[in-house]
Amino acid sequence: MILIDRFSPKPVFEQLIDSIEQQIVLGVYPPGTLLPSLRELSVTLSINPNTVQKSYGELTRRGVILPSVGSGCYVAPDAPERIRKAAESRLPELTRLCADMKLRGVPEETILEAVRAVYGCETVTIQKEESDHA
Amino acid sequence: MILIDRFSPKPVFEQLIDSIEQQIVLGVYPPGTLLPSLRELSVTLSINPNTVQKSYGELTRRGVILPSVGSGCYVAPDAPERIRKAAESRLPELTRLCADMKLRGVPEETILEAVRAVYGCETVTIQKEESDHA
Amino acid sequence: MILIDRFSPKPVFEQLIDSIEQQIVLGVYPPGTLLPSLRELSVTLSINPNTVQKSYGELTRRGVILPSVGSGCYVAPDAPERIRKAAESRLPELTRLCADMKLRGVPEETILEAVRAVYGCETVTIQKEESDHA
Amino acid sequence: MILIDRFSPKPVFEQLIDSIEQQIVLGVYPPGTLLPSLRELSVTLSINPNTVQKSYGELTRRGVILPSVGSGCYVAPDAPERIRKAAESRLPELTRLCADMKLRGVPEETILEAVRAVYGCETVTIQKEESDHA
DNA sequence: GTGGTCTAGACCACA
DNA sequence: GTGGTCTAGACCACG
Repeated sequence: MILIDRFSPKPVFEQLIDSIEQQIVLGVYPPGTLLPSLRELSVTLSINPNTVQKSYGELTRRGVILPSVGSGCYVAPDAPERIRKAAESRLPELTRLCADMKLRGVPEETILEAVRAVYGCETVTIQKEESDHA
Repeated sequence: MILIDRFSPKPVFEQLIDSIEQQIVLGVYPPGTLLPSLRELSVTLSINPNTVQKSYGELTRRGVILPSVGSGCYVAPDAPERIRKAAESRLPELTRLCADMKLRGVPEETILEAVRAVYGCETVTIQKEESDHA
Repeated sequence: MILIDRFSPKPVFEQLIDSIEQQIVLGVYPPGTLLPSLRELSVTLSINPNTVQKSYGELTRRGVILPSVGSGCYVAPDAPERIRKAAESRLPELTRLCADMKLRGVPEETILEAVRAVYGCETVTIQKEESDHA
Repeated sequence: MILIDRFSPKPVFEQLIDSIEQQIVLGVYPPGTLLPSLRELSVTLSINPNTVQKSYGELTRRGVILPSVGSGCYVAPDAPERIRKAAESRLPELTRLCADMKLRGVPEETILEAVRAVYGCETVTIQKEESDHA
């Protein structure tokens, strides 16, 4: 299920990108899956079709999804790998946040601890690989 | 020293807030200090007085500085604590970001390394990293 | 209906905040309502868009309205409660004022009468009393 | 003892007026008393002499104090009465505050209760009249 | 179209 | 001189 918060500081089109990538990584949309159509998504999420188009366009540019004229978009075979690379490009975002906290006197260990806590707890990481031991 | 990067994606008024809070945390502007006046800052930084006013207004709202019409703005007695606490309250933000990256397959060490890099380098370098020149 | 008195000693942006919060409390703008856009309000009230923005910004900070770039500002679900609580937190202000007047020999009944006058008359009359035309 | 808060939203010269009137009403400065000189007050309170002058000027205008060229200002014989009248002229201030609270949904009884509480408790109301039963 | 930021220049009361 | 408010007009990314 995809949820959009129109009042989030994060733009809707970015939220949609994140959500779709998340569904792919979680295995809900495994490679080869046909994604919902523009109109379907815009209706179910109550957002502007142009916004969905913007998200699909960016996902296409990243090679995460493959548009097929007339029949929608499909999840690329190497989507998980491309998603990981895209995620690493978000490091500057994290760097900026940490810099903000550092200059305000937050100790390094506080942040490292928070990061380790995230990676420490085994959350729902049902990778596609885990379920394709065929 | 306060520096503004006009090409940073971060709004000027936020950069100014960051700089002033950093000077306070570093002890360059200890509690009780009289800050530069709106007009003085606007001239030395070559930005509009209204922009400085916006920053000062936000700092006032946060209880970091105390304005006194006719005599100037002073650093609040408990400014450093307020700044640090406000920064620590942003930890969930960082946690969410890390969770997103973990889910997408970014290894823990990549993130820890980025954090250490932020804390390892000197302030001037941080200033550079804050600006993407996107 | 929102009215601005250019000759009131109260700043325009505060008058606008008052008016909007009142409309929310009165139920004219129930939670979820889409507020007039910045430009629309600035035109109908003949005030500068920046001034409206300042009011909207403050209401956003108070959690009374939720802005969504590209679609407008909406009244928050818990707006009425937030507004009332914020107002009640100003009681000490009133207490101090009354203590001052008591100390100077102003009889209790004079004050009670003034309060009853405020609550006795209709909203329109309150609008008039708010402006001193000093 | 007179205390000035330079960070109060209330202007310093008004605080000084209030404080002096309070000292008079409390009997610390009974009618006929020679008030501290401009310079003395400006030094002990660490405020600008012009500000003290402004306060003294307003008190003179109200007839609360009587300037005597070359020898300072004296508390007027009918000072308490004039102070009471001046206090009543502050009713619009109270009216505005109540109007603000009313339009935000604060019930009338909440305010009346607060007022009665102020007048109910017997605070330090050592009127001059009480100590001149000579 | 929307909210948000920035500049330029003006005016006010206060110290 | 100070902080604070307001106007006018411009630009940006988002929907």
